[in-house]
Amino acid sequence: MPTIIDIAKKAGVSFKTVSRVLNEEVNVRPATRQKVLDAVKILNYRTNTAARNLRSKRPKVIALLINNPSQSYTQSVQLGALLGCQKYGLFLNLHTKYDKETIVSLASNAETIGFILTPPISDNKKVLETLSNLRKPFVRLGTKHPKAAGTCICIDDRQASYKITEHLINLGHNQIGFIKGHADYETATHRLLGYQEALEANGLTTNNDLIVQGDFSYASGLVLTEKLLGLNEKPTAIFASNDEMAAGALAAAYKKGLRVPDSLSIVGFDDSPIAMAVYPQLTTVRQSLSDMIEKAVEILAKPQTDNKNKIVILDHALVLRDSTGPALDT
Amino acid sequence: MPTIIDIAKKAGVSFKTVSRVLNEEVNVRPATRQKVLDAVKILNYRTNTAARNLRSKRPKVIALLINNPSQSYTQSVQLGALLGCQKYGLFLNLHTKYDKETIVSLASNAETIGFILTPPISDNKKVLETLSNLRKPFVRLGTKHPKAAGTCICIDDRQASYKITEHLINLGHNQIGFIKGHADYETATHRLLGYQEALEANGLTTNNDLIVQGDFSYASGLVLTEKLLGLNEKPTAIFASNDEMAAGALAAAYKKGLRVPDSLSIVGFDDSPIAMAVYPQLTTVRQSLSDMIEKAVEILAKPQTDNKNKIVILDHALVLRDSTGPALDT
DNA sequence: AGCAACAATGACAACGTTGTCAATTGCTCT
DNA sequence: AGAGCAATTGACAACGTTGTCATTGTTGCT
Repeated sequence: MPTIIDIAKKAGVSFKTVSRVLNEEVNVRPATRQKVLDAVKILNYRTNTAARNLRSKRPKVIALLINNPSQSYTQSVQLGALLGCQKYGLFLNLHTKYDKETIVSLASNAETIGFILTPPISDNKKVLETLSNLRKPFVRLGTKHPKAAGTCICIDDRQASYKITEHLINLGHNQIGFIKGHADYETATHRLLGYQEALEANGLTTNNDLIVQGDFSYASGLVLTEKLLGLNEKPTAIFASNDEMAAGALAAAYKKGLRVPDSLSIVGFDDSPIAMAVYPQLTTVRQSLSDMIEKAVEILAKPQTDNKNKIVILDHALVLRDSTGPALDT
Repeated sequence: MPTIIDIAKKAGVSFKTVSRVLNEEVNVRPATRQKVLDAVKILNYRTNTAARNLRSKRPKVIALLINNPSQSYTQSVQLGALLGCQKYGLFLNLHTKYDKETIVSLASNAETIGFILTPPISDNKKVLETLSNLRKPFVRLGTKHPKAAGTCICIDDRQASYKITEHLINLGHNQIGFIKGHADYETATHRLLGYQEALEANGLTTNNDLIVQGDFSYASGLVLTEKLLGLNEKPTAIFASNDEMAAGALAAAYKKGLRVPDSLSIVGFDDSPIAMAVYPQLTTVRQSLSDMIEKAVEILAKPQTDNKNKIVILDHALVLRDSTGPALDT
């Protein structure tokens, strides 16, 4: 493994200058910087995080605030955070409490770099207010928030929702039920918007009876799908705002004796582990929670880049599996 | 944060001796060791892994072999592994391939401490044979294996299975269907055994029609429960060998118009995230995959303790939720 | 008691990086 | 051109631990 001393020799500078370049410090001549970066590339240098952590007095702890009822969500998030921390030699401090006292005490810890907030905490106004009065940076996960400070990482929920709705429309569905997510989650609103825009763009009328209020739980998916299937003008497809509700919708379909996707198409959102666990496997939107959190860690780990009030939009993808099919001719 | 130098002063020895005690090296007088350990406790010393990793030339990478179709299983395992690695300042090398070439190449990497095998790889005879011919230690996850070398970490599957079966019996069930796990998994066998023993111990006869072969998937749970519910002598309760199949069983119950737990009780195994996602939430057996893997990392991280061919049995717990209830009087 | 052999302990360098401060370079202005 | 100043670069210590090797203590033997 090459060290900064090897790089220094190759670039013809002192190893301290190499250190400066790697840490993106100011006052390095562009030409010097370039020489160093070239050497780094040629020798395939990787920072030794052990040495850095030993010597450096920088804070090393990331506070992750998460309070989500879904275990699988929590796990994905934690996994991504740990992956990021391993990469940058940081430590993770997981917290499920998010009262003012907790946050202030975390922020006043000199070891804390900053915070990562996950939904629904990332949309909590009190928390955002508390944090913006403190000196520590924070990164929010979820949808962009006009008023909120801090960097935000998200996918384009509206567009993703639009696309998956259009997928159903293209299969011939024109009565598409929509199960909203929990009202505390900003993403839920964006997903509804995408659905409505897709209907409109394709000349379908929005029928408010087909839009019901869920809470991201399996149970709500189950109950609300039963309600939707009890309507006079039954939907031939159901768009649940997350995979757990879609799994619940699937159960409701079984209960009514409907075959999926033959008699009812169902789509979810997230591509969480449950999407592949159920039968038939769910058509859904993949967003990589792990990647989002890893990105969040990266942003906090590199303090010099200007992150304040930035919005990072990551990719999503439609995942077509077995829970969607052509609409029945009626 | 105290350092080994502080400890040394307190204990009246050189800091090198402290290092020796902390690393469980030989040739330290018991009295000296004790003085050091006391000082460690008093000052609440924690090893600085950065300094250790910087200076030490010991290997730092744990190779985790995992190839399980269940995403939620994979996530839990990875999470536990990363948690353990963070604790001991190690790096994780995740692998889904487990052919001889891959394993040999990992083992010949000087940075590799050893392997952690997860089911079904941990029960794969070829892999075990390959590994026992190599010099690297390995820890197996899953059930104990009479012939296999290496340390093994598991819960007492047989006893856990016995207890949850008895729970059903105590609720008045005497026709209990059993969905076996995938045949490649040794744990599956143990769970069947516990079920059979519980029936026998409670004076119930084993009815082979009630025992069906699943594969740990939701789909198999769904199909096989439909089959069980189609029998002349229908079961009033179903024991699925994992939570995903139990979720499938739940779907089958819905399909038949049965209410859970009123007309059919269902239990799972693992307490995976899906157990709390479905409705009603599953009665199941909690085994902490994360803890098991963390333990495995610990065993590899502390090379001096003699781990060869040891069996570590961790706790499990019955988790009573809403998918079980008294048997109907018939 | 004296000596060898080995057990137990200590002294000190080294790991690869960042922090501190000093030295050098380049630029602006007279 | 030279002074003055800021920008840039370099020299070297320091972080807390483990590795190497030297030194001291202890035991068993003659």
